[in-house]
Formats: sequence, C-alpha cells, structure tokens
Amino acid sequence: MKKAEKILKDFDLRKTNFRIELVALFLNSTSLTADDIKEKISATKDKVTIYRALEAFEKKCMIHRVPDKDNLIRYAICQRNSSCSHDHNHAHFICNVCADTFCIESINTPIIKNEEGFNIKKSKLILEGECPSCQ
Amino acid sequence: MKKAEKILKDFDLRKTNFRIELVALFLNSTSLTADDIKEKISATKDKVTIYRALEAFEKKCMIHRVPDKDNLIRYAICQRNSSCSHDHNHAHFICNVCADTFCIESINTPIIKNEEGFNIKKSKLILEGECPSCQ
DNA sequence: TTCATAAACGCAACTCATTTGCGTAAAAAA
DNA sequence: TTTTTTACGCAAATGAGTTGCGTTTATGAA
Repeated sequence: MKKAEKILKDFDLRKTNFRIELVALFLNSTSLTADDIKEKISATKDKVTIYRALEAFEKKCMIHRVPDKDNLIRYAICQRNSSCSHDHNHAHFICNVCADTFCIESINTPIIKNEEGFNIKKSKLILEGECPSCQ
Repeated sequence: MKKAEKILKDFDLRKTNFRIELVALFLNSTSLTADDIKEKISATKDKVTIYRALEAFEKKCMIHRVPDKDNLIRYAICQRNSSCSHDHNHAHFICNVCADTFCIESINTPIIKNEEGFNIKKSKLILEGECPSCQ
C-alpha cells in the first residue's frame, strides 16, 4: 500500500481514486488552494468534490489551513501526524512571486504576554518575501 | 472645520457628506468592514460607494488594511498621519468574541532573519483572544 | 462473495463579498 | 459662473465557496 493510501487509512478516510491522488499531491506540495488542485488533478472535474475533500481532511486534522497571499482558502499537510489537538505554532512564509505558502517549522510563533487589557490566547506569525526557488 | 474635514483636506480627498461621516466613523472605531460602515452610516445606501471610498482612502494611505476574523476586507485609520511610505509594523489583535480587529501599536512585528534560503522582507504578527470589552 | 449502508461524487443552483460599467450629480478649480 | 474632475448610485457581473439532492462507490457485516 502506497503512502497516500496509508495516510487515508490512518485518518479513517475512504480511499477513492481522487482522494488518493489528492493526498499524494499534498505530500509533494508546500500548500494548495482548490484551484491548484483542480489544475493538477485530472481525476475530478468538480470543485465541489475538492472542497468537500478538503473539508473532510481538515476535520480529521490531516491538513491545516495556512495564510494565503490573496485570502483564498489554502491548506498544507500536517507534518506531525498527530491528533487534532496538536498545535500549529510554526510560522508561515508567503512568497510574493509564486504566491505559495510555506510552513516554517523552525520558527515558532512568539509568545506574547497580555497587554493593555487584551487577553491574548494565540499568535500567528506570517512572513513575506521571496522563497528559495523564486530568488 | 471639523477634524474629519481637515483629514480629508490633508489627504487631498473631496469633502462629500458621506466621506466626512466615514472619516469621523473611522476616528471613533478600531476597525471597519464595508458592512460595518453600511450599518452605521445613513448617508449612503450603496455598497459600491463604500468600496470606492475605502479604495480612495487606502490609496492615499489614510487607512490601512488589517486582518479580519472572517477574511473580509477590513480597515483601520492610520494613527500616524504620514505618507504611504510609513511602515505599519505593529501587531494586530483579533477578538474572537466581537470579531473586531485592534492595532496594537505597543507591539512591533518581530524582525526575523533569513532562514533556510527564504528571503524574508516583512513580518506580520496577528494575535487572537478576547479584547478588553469582551472579557 | 453478496448485500446493506454510510460516505463520496457530480451536477445545478445558490450565496455573498467585491468589482465593473456607465450615466448623473456634485465638488473643486479656473 | 463655467468648466473640469471626481463621487455617487443603479444594474449587472465576477468568482470563491456553499447547499441540495439524486446517483455511485467503498467498506464492513452477513
């Protein structure tokens, strides 16, 4: 059994041709939007199928949302195959050239103490610039 | 001349009833979406007018975009009445309860050195939790 | 292997924020 | 006041994402 199929099984998701292809695509991508997927996978023509697969994957915490240059819904596969409770406290990098978003696991989001009456529960750190391939 | 009218003049923008009201609203708000504006200002019924005013204000750097809980376009008025070149290197706080976004001028976005081949030109720091009024 | 069933698919149609076109009105400049 | 430039407001379009629903398929039990 291939890696993509094992992942689907591990996350208790059905192995359809499209979803197997989609997981494989996630494994080979930094991050994906629905349009990226539509462009790269031939096994489906319908964007609804894409959106529902993403929804299912996210619910099982196989993928997580990442910020997007154009405010689209964009996902990356979770590196640590853990439960939904695991934190995604790493920084994200958006390339101004290719518009891809990268998880930067080596940089954590800063821990900010409460300030001026704000009860700060979470922080997100978004970096922008040019990715290695686009420089 | 009232403050809102002076601001419009300073930024070389026309003083229409609606825009005067809109600037005054910005001065009394932490941040606003087009819907917020529509709800709070009676002087216009048309969303296109709102969007075009926001576009004009942003172009003159009177307001700046801030992150939004629901990925809507949201603006805050720039505290430092400066040119378009001034940096908005402060953190933003999104309240999970009222969904408003606050500029936190006392917290700067961190300076992150280049990492793993990424050329990092800018950082954004988004905080989440409960704002003073919602706790 | 067969059957039942729950989940996935795919088509159509919808929602909703934002944008575009264009004729009219109003503000600023001459 | 007249001219010019910008703003307004109506209608219609765009485009990402969603919902409904009937059909198909993967999976697990018999």
